[in-house]
Amino acid sequence: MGATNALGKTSQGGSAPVVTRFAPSPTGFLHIGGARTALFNWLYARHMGGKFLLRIEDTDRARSTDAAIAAILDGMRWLGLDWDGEEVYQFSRAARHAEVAQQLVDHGHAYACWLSQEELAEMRAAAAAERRPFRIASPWRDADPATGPADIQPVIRLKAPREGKLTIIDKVQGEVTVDASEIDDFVLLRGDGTPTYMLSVVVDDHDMGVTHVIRGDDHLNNAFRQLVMIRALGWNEPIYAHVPLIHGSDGAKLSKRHGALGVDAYRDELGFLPEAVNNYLLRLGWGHGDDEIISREDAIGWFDIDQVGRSASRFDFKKLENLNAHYMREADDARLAKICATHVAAMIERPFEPEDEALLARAMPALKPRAKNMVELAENALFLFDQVPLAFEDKARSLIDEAPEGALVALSTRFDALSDWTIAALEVAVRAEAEARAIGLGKLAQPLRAALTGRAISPGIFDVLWYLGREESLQRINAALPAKI
RNA sequence: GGCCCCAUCGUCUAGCGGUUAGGACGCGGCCCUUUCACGGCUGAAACACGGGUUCGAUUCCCGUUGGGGUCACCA
Repeated sequence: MGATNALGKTSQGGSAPVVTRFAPSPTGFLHIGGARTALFNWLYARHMGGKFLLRIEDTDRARSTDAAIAAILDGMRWLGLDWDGEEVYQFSRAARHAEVAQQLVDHGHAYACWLSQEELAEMRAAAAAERRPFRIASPWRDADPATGPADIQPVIRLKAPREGKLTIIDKVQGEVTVDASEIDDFVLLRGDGTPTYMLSVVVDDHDMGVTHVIRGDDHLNNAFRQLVMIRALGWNEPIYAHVPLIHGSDGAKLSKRHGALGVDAYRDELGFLPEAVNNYLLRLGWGHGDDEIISREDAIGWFDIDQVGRSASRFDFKKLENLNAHYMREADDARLAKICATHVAAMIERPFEPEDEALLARAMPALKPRAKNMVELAENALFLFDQVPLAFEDKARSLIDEAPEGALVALSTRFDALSDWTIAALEVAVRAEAEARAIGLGKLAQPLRAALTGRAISPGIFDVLWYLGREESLQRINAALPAKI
C-alpha cells in the first residue's frame, strides 16, 4: 500500500454526518491557541449540522492533572463551545489501544522492539556525527520475536513503509506529499504496555467516528504517521485540516509574554468577554469579506475550513481589546454589572452590598463606553464606592485649587435648593451658575468633577451627580472645600 | 541540518490575470464636546526579491531570501 494517496477516497459522497473533535491534553490550561482550534472544530460541526466531540488526552499520567481538566472544561463552557455527549477520557481506553496494537502485530504491521534508550541514543549520535538524518532502523523489525531478551519489556513499533510517497489532501494546507522514508518506526506501545499518543488518537478518532480532524499544523507531520497506521488497519481516513499556529506579536512562537495564557486569565485577569474572544479568534486566520463584527449565528452560517488561511498569524492584543470594547458597549447592563461587581468587590475595602451592584447597573451606560475591558471598567467605577474624604489625584487637587472663587460653594447651594434630583435639573443648575459667572461650563464642571470623584476624568458630570445622589454629592463637595479655604 | 508549510499596509485580512490594491485594529489630523471615552469625517501606510508564462502579473510556475512547523517509550 506504500505509494497510495488519499486522492478521491476521503469523502463518502457528502451524506455522511460530520463529526469533529477537540482533543486537548490536560497538562496545562486551555490556552488561546487551543481555544481557537476548539472554536474552529465547533463552528465547522455546527455549520455542517454534525457533532462536536471532546476528548481529554490524558495518557501522559505524570503530566495530566485534574486541575487542568477542570480548567479546560470551564474554559470551553465560558466560550460557549458545548460538546455533544460526555467527554471521553483517553486513558480509560488504554486496553482498547493495546488491543489494536496487538492486532497490528498479528497482521505483521507492527513488531516488538528491544532496542534500549542507550542504543537509540548511540544511533542518533552516530547519525548526527555523519550529518545525516536519523531514521530508526531496528534490527528487530524483521527478527524472530522469540529471540528477544526475556528480561526486558519491548516496545511495539509500527512497521512503517520504507519506500513510496504519502499524500494528504488537507482542507487547509492543500495537497501535501511526503516521502515514506521520512516516516520511521514510531512507538505504539511503551515498554510498560501503555499506548502512545500516536496510537491513541488513531484508535479513538476511529472509534468515535470522527470524520474531520481539525487541529494545529504542528500535527501535520503526525498526520502521515497516523495515515500509515489507519491504512494498515484498513480504516476510513478522516479528512484533515491543519490550521496554522498563532504567533506572538514578534512573529515568534506564542509564549506567555505574548498572551498564551489560559482562557481563564482572559476572563478574570484581563477582563474580556467571551464573545469578544470568540470573534477575535475567528478572525485570526479566517475572514469573510470585510466583516469584522461577526455574531455567533453568522459565524456558524459562514464558517468553512476551506477559507482558513495557510499562513500563521500574529496575536494582536490591541485588536482583541477593541473588539472587547465593542462587545461591552453592546452588552446588557445588568450582566456587565454582575461581572464588574466581582472585580469591584476585590478592589474595595468594605463589603460589597447588593445595592452596590444596582448602582453599577445604573451607571453602566456611562461606564461601559469608557473602558476596554472589565478590569478597567471596575477601576473607573471605583469613585462610586469611595468614602469621604476622597483621596485626590494631583490633577484633581489642582482643578479644585484653581476653581473660580466660590464656585463650588455656589454650586453646592444650588444643588441643595433643587426640588428634583434629576439629570435635567442638575444640568440646568450648573449651566445657570456658569451663565451667572459668564464662564464656560468646563470651568465649573472640571472642579466639580474633581470634588465628586477625586479624579480629572469621569463620566459626564451630571450623570455622576445623579448616581451619587444629593446627600453624597453635597458631602463630597463640602469635604473637598477645606483645602481651598 | 533533513523533511514539510508559509509570504498583500506595523498587525488581522479582502483579492482568486486587467482594481485609483478594499476593510478592520493601531497611528496622525479634524468635527462633536464639561473631562475622558463613544461617534462621525479624514490622512499616512502593503503586493519580500529575481527570473519566467502571458498582450498583461499582487494573482500562475521556478528560484532566492525571510519566517514557521516537525524530526521522543510528550502530546
